[in-house]
Amino acid sequence: MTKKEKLIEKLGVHIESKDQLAPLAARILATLILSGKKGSTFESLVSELGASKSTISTHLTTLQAANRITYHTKCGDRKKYFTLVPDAMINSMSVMLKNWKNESDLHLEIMEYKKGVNAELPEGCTEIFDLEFHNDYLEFLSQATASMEKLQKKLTEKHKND
Amino acid sequence: MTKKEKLIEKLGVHIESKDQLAPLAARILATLILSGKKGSTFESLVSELGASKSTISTHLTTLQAANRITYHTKCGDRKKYFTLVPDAMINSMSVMLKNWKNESDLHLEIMEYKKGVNAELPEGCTEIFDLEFHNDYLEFLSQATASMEKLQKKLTEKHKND
DNA sequence: TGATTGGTTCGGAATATTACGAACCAAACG
DNA sequence: CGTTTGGTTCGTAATATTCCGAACCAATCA
Repeated sequence: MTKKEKLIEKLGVHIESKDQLAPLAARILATLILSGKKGSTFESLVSELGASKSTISTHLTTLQAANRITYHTKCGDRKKYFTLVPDAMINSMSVMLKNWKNESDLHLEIMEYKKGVNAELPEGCTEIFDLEFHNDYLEFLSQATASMEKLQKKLTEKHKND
Repeated sequence: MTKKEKLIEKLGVHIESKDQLAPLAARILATLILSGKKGSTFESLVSELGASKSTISTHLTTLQAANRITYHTKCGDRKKYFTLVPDAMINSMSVMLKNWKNESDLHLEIMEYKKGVNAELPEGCTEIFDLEFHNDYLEFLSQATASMEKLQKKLTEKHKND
């Protein structure tokens, strides 16, 4: 196993669980990350990943449909050169942000629910729910979100000037 | 569908994808979140979630094995009252931190690899890789990590005084 | 025009996941 | 002791995931 292959494997495992993708789809993304702007051809993916043409083909189409990869061509060359979409990182940050937003909303809803239950408890009865940590966690989420939005903005600016 | 059932469903979906759990395992956690310190019994989980005894039983054991839930008993009562482990949130933050650490390491490794490839390129050739954004992202990860560690510490302190 | 290149499509096969029911068991109850 | 309560175990059905091979197709080459 070459250095590159090992790194693809590690990256693949990570992407697979982070993005909930099929093993081979994740390996394709990992490969494209490591092949940069020049991209990888269909053929090279087949041989590098040791998978069948059909498998690579279907994963390539679904990854394109999911707006994670694209391709360019060279004149006098019928091959497609696949690369990550240029705003891959920015997109992935968007989904992180969406998840955090969702999580915040859930915490708020849970707090509402818990407050309602606590309120209906008979006097003197110990409360069933501890609400404080929700506020702490919401505070964290808002910090993390701010930090991520800042970075996203920075990258977007940079990206416009390409 | 009651308010509670709807919330369990929403929470369940979220937990399922966030923690990569089986649907019913996630619903169990969601239910326990909403039942607080008093907990839920085996029986109530079976009826509330509309699942079979066997399914609930196996998921309860795996969730205990994964250190996500525990139970307490009341004297003169053979039933087990299941609850989230008291440090559930702190634990989940630990796994987030571990993931971010892993991600940082991967970015560093990728940068090393890319630098190596760029260096071997013939003079005057445009570089294949853009390295700058890795640094930006690493910066973000370190901020997010700091923020999370701070919160974790805060909750740990609070938790010791219970 | 026939063969080669660069892929796509379709019908499974292999495997993994998820939940179920029936049978079982141990403790307590009467 | 027999029965009820509170659960566990095991075999398996239903379904989903993941990948493969064979057949196919369209563009280019010789």
